[in-house]
Amino acid sequence: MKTETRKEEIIRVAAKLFKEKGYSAVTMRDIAKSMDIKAASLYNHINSKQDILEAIIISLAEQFTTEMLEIKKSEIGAIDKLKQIITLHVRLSSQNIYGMASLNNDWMHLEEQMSYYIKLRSDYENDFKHILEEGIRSGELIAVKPDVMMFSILTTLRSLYLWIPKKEDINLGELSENLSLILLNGINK
Amino acid sequence: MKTETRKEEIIRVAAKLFKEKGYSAVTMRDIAKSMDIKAASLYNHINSKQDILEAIIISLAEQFTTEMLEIKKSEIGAIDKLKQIITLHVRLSSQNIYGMASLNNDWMHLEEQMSYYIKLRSDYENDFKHILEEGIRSGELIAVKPDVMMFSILTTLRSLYLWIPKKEDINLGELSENLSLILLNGINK
DNA sequence: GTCTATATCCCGATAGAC
DNA sequence: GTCTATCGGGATATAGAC
Repeated sequence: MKTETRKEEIIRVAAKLFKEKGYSAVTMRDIAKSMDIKAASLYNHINSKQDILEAIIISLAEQFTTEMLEIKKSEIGAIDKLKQIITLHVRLSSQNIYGMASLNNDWMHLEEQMSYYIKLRSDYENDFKHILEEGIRSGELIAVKPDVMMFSILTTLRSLYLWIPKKEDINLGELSENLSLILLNGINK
Repeated sequence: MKTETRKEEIIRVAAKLFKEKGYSAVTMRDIAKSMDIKAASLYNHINSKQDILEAIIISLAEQFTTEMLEIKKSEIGAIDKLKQIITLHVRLSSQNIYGMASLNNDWMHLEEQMSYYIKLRSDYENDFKHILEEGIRSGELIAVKPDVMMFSILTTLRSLYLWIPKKEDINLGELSENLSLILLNGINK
């Protein structure tokens, strides 16, 4: 296990604070206080508050993009692809709960990197929708509007970060299975 | 149709800005600029920025509480209660898209009213969960953990405000029906 | 690598003229 | 009801000592 650098520590501590109050409400003094140093000392490791936000959001967004590419390439049915997407969200969300909060809620405070982020997200959503459309065409999925389907599934997956920490006893594999069951087959008996 | 007071206009304009950038990132000068007046003039109608946030969030939260009470009292099955909850979220979200954004994302910036808001939300979630538990007991719903069910359905409903404005051509009744189909019966054929 | 001191700017809010 | 002017405080970020 690699030792955490001071820069990585700043990013980790900042992400936790961003989750609680949002990027705009967290000050450099808040971050410094959580590390028991002074705000000015942070600038020996990072260039700006904005840099911290970019580090949190872009790396996470790129992980989703990379893994979606793998799922897209694999030669399996739509249902199986969706199950893999569910597992992907459970895994990345549980690995980086605080970062997921910024990804969801603070992307609009990105500056130079905003348009890059928006492209990554938009590509991801298009890939997701194509999987649904392919599933409808092949008869695997019901013929409801893919927009509504995607919205319903993706907002649930994007909110996982809010919910995983509350259930510390949870088994992540079991969570993925329960979610697949509910999202794919519904709750109606 | 009642004429909008200046105070109501401030709240409406502020809610729109809060949705775009969040409470903390919106300044009184931003709100004033959107109304073509100076920031100081706002204080002739409201006491503080915090008052605006309270007006947006608390009235919406109370609407959900009131309507949940009606649904709870009605003598219908769990599935029908869930359909009514879905319709409730579609209706309130479409009526107040900007307010729903603050309700979801800016409640943590409440001050005096924070604990009251948390109680309203917590009561709502408990009522929701009891409906699911009752549905499992009666055999209407599958026996998956009600926590996971509630999380999945409620996060989708809470995110409707993000999605409704993108589909201006949408029929709200049709949206409610599609959502009921997807959330209750899944997308698997 | 952290500190103190400070520059520069913008925040919410108030006072008082009109 | 809106304005100008301003207060007091806190924001990000830099300079330079240690």
